[in-house]
Amino acid sequence: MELSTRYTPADFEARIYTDWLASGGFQPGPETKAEKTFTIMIPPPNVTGVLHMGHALNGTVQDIVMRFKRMNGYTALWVPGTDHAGIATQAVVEKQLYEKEKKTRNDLGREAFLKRVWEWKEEHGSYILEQFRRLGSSCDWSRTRFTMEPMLTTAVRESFVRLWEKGLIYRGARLVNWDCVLETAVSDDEIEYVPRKDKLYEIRYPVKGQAGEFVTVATTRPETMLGDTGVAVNPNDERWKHLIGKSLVLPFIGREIPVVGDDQVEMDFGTGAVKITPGHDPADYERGQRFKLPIINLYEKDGRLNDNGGPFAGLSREKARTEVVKKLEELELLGKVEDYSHNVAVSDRSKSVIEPIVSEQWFVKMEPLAQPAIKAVKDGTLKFRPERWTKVYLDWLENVHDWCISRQLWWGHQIPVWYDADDVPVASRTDLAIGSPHPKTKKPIVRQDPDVLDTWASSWLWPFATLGWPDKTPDLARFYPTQFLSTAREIIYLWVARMVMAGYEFMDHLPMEERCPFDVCNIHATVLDGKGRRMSKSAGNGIDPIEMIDKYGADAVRYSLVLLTKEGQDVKLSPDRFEQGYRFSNKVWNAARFVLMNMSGATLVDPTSKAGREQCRLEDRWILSRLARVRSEVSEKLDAYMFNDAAMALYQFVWNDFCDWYVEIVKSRMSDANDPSGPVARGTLARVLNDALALLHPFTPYMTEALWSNLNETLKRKQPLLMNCNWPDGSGLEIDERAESEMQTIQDLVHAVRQIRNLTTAGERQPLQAKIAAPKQAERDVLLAHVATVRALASLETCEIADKVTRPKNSAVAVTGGVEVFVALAENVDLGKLKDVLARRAEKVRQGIGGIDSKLHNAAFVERADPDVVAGEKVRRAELVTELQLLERNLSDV
RNA sequence: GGGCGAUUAGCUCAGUUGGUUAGAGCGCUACGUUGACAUCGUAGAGGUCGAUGGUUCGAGUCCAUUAUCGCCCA
Repeated sequence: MELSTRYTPADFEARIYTDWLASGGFQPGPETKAEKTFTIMIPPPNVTGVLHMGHALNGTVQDIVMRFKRMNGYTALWVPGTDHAGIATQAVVEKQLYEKEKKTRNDLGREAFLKRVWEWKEEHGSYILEQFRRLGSSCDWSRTRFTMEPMLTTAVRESFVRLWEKGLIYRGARLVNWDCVLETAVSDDEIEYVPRKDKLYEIRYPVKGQAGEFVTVATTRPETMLGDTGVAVNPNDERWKHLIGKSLVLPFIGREIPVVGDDQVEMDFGTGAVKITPGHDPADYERGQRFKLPIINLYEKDGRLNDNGGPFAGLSREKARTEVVKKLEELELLGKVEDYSHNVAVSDRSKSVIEPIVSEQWFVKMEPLAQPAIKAVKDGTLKFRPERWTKVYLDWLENVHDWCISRQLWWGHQIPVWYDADDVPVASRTDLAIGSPHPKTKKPIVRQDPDVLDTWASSWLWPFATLGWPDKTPDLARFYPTQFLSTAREIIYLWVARMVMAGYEFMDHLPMEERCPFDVCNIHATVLDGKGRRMSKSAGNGIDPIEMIDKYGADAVRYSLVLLTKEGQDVKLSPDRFEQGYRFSNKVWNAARFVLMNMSGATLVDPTSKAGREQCRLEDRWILSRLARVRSEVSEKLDAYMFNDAAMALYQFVWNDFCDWYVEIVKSRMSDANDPSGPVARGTLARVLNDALALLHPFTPYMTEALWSNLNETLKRKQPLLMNCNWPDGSGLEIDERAESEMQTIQDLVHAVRQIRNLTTAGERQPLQAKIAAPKQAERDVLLAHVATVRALASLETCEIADKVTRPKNSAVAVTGGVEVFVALAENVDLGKLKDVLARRAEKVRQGIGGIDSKLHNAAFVERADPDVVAGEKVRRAELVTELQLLERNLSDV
């Protein structure tokens, strides 16, 4: 197939993805005895989600690992899927229902509404997974999972009942974070704190039976006074301590509330007297418990005040606040009102202010589950990358709170708890029919708990529920535990820590050391916009990965992301940054094009064969040595999950070594069909291209696959898809220090001539005549042997090389190490720029020598430093001195 | 209030356990289209590594203090 002159990804990406699917390479083959498995579970994106840059980066990272492991002979499995995202999905469908039919979920009823959600899921639920395909993700799509599907629902039931039976699940009235817009409880981890400017109000409560005496409290939420059941003061506080034991009369309500002494009250804060609202404040709840104060709930589900609000019943929270303040003022019970900045808890989902309220919820006792998860990182079973996230994980686990797992939603796993007429609950793996006997009380079952479970209560089972647990499936035995998890830092607690807990708790058929769900947890970089802000839908500063793939190609997007992202360091991204990957892809494409154009019909000699080795020229041995280096470096870095280093090494090899030097040098060997060194050069080109494509494949899979098929066609060889080939083993390659050093001499010389050419306006095409003085025999021999190469690369008409040469008239000079280059020029040529460069260079060298001298004159250095370092400095000094002499002599001669 | 990260060229970032002249990409300047690529090539300019103090023969790198920005937790 003819290759276009440019990298045009749209021409082949779709076709290649189809080929990959057809090859079956995304799926692990039948189980074999000696196999090593390598498994990744995708962090299941929200089923309503759309691919963002964080997904794209994380998808790239996972796919690189997958492809690398697959090529290295692992049975590689990458399980894709989505979670049902309770609140988000329900909200999407409710919104649609309202827009299209002006109906609410209550109009439809629970069953009919859930049917609508499922319809929505069937229609739109695979959108984000399709987007992952565009990226090139090599997931096993036949194993795609969804947290609400029957298999995973079974797992959720099983886990719930097990915890229930162990006494780790309890129901209770607790203060929870209430979202008044979504009308559900949310967990601690689903709220965020935003700074806000508010007012701090002082309110005076009359002391009972002591006319004219008041206790003044301060609050940012004056409306909550309606729910006050006490006031606390510090028993050491001279202002208030005489009132302890007395009662206050709550304005509007008339309730008598006690003054209690609590030495935890800060005397310096506010007025020193603290109102206690156990029903609507976490600290007050705890304080109320200690003093056995009643709890009064003020709110309806939507945040309006209920009858406990007395004259304010029916008002919204906001309205109640202004009214309460107004009325207090009228009663002359309002004290100072001051500006006050503080953090307000808002819901992640609805962004509405969280109202702590007491309600009946289900909880999981976390402390016993946390212990093995803590141990896992402490004994090294689980490793975080970058390592610093270990601490974040541990801090959470060591201070873990019980997990509120019930949500007042319809979309989700309905809590598998049934009640009899006396409200005695029981958990069950199977549905209990209404009217059937309660397993314990034998009274008829009257209802199932209406609440659903938190979405995380299904995704924490993801690593094994996706493999069929609680059934002991072959997949579960074969692929659990997994080896690698890559995710975002925000969900270290929400998800990662809970998965580890779940692994230890539920995979109890395995020995302890095999329960941890993954060996390595990679926390990928956070993608920021060009100004360093988080990308978000609301800010509208996101970059759509699919748009970038359309514009630059999936490989370019992947490669750019990896080049820009150093091990979890945040990355500032703007759309034009994808050009780097695009240019690189084009470079690879064209390098391959050059190689292939010179292959067809020609004879190739394998440079690593016995005959080939004898025919190899310096540049052949050199590029094969560079290839040997880059192959082992990329292998090492990928083994260590250091994607950026691996990508950088390949970038430099392909661009700087292969394209800039090797290809340029062998061009002359290609142009003459009778050149005896042609066949081994072609063999070398083919070998380098072959290995480079394979090494690049995990990073840029589409392009390398496309070029691979061209290479196979050109070489008339049968090969599987590159995706299914083996990782290059480096056979026949070795690091050739001598070739590398000799090549360096040539590169330096060519550079020196080019410098003269550029700095003297001698012109790019102008044929020049050079005289080169190379007093060191080793260097001279290399240059003499490769004078043709030097002439070609430096466009020299003649090139005389000797240990000493006479300097031509009107010549420009360049110095590299101990070698001098003289080029005769026309009389009127301006040597100013060249002189400047040489002078700057001389100054640098002088500084270098000065630096070394100050070390060598320092007795302490000579005594204490590593002898190798001292010797190295001496050698270096000699080189610099030689160079400086040449520079100075030639500068004064110009 | 506690913790973490960042601070290196105009911009975005590398810089492994301290040891040659601190690197890359983009941008900038000059020159150049000979058959892989102008999405290119060649050459050049550009940095007292946030600040202060310390450890060391030697600090961008280790320690302490500090400044600025960002993130997380409470």
